[in-house]
Amino acid sequence: MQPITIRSWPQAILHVDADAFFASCEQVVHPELKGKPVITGRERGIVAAASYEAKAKGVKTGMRLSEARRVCPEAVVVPSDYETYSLLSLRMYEIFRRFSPDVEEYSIDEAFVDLTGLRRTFHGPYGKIARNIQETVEKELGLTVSIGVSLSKVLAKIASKHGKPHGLTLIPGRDIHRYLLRLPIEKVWGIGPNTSAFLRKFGITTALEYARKDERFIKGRLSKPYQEVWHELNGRNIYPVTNEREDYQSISKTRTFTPASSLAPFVFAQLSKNLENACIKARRHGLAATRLIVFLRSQDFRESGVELKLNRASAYPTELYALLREGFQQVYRPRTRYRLTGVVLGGLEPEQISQYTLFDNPAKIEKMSSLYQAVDTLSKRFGKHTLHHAASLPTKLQVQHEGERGDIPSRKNKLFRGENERQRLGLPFLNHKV
DNA sequence: TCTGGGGTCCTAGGACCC
DNA sequence: TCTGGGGTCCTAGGACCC
Repeated sequence: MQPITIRSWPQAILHVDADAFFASCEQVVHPELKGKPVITGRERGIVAAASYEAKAKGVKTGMRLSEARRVCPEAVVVPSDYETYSLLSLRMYEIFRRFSPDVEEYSIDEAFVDLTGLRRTFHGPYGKIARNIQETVEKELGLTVSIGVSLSKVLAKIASKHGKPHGLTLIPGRDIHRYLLRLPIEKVWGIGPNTSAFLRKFGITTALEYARKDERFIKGRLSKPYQEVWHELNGRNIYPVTNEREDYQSISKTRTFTPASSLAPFVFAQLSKNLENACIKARRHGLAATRLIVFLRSQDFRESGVELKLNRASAYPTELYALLREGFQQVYRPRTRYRLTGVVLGGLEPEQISQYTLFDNPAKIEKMSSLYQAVDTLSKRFGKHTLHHAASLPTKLQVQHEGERGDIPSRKNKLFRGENERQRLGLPFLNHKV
């Protein structure tokens, strides 16, 4: 078979993927869980992450907890603790940045690092640098990661997945075809079920068949993202490793509730809570929205939504309620049972540059901003959702037994266990109890 | 994979302008 | 009022990702 021809290392892109990240974090912070099957996601009722011990017993991500407990009765099930995961994630990124300034924070547990040109600096081949990164993370944080190095992001992703867990896979140009040969097309990053089904109609079922397809076909029948993936599979680096710190294009909050409800005040209260939470996040990042999307999902998974424009950027619920209500009235249909509400803050811009319009009352706006500063301070000290807008209260009526509950009792356990480990890792203590 | 929550980017087509 | 050509901006919706 013909290899895909490429100069050996025109660029070296590294992809790191932490192994069973959430579950591993739990094992790091609670060493007594090491070697045991651990499942996170207790608050949601489905498996958010499973340790390899649990996976070995057949536990899968997304599985219902009831089923997970059936296949693995000895599993320790804990609620997700995003604060801790985020802190460990920060520590991990800090390590990556010791090796290269070009680090992309792809997600909480995945990163791309551009190693191009660093062999001299580290006195060794790319594989050795990768190994060094892997060992450093393990030694300092007690987490294992899988690493892939290749010529492009898409190939680096394929490489890191190849050796999971704790893998280290290099795919130089001359070996690309070996890794693509048996890789189903839908496993390629960026190619989902829809495109796979389309490609299948043309007899393309593997990544290699796709990579080998002639350019005329690719350009003629597929849109830009798929053309880019095609180049990347052929070892041509299209996607840059971007340093950009997180600046959100949008912030959304959704909530699913069971049983579904057709009660207008209840459904609206859910939305109102979504809005409050989204605004808290926006303010935390110093952002204000210029658009508001309101949407509902009915029991049969049909979605309806509207996008509304703000005449001035804002991240304050009280300013947005009128709009929220307007949106709600546009999408809500009586006697329809809804299972999910959602809000998206879009058109985000930095808070400061929001201009007053002609009709705004600056004094009122100032007041609002100091009110919400107080709200944010309280939330920070006592946990989110300490204060609510009155419109959000009806959520308590029906679903008090749902989601909300997990936070406090579970937090209590964490206060007493694992603090030594937290200290060793330099993680701050968890919030005080309310 | 029967459905949790949070994101990004691209494209087609309409509105509007010259 | 119709016809032609061309540009920009915006929006809805699709597809995909972790």
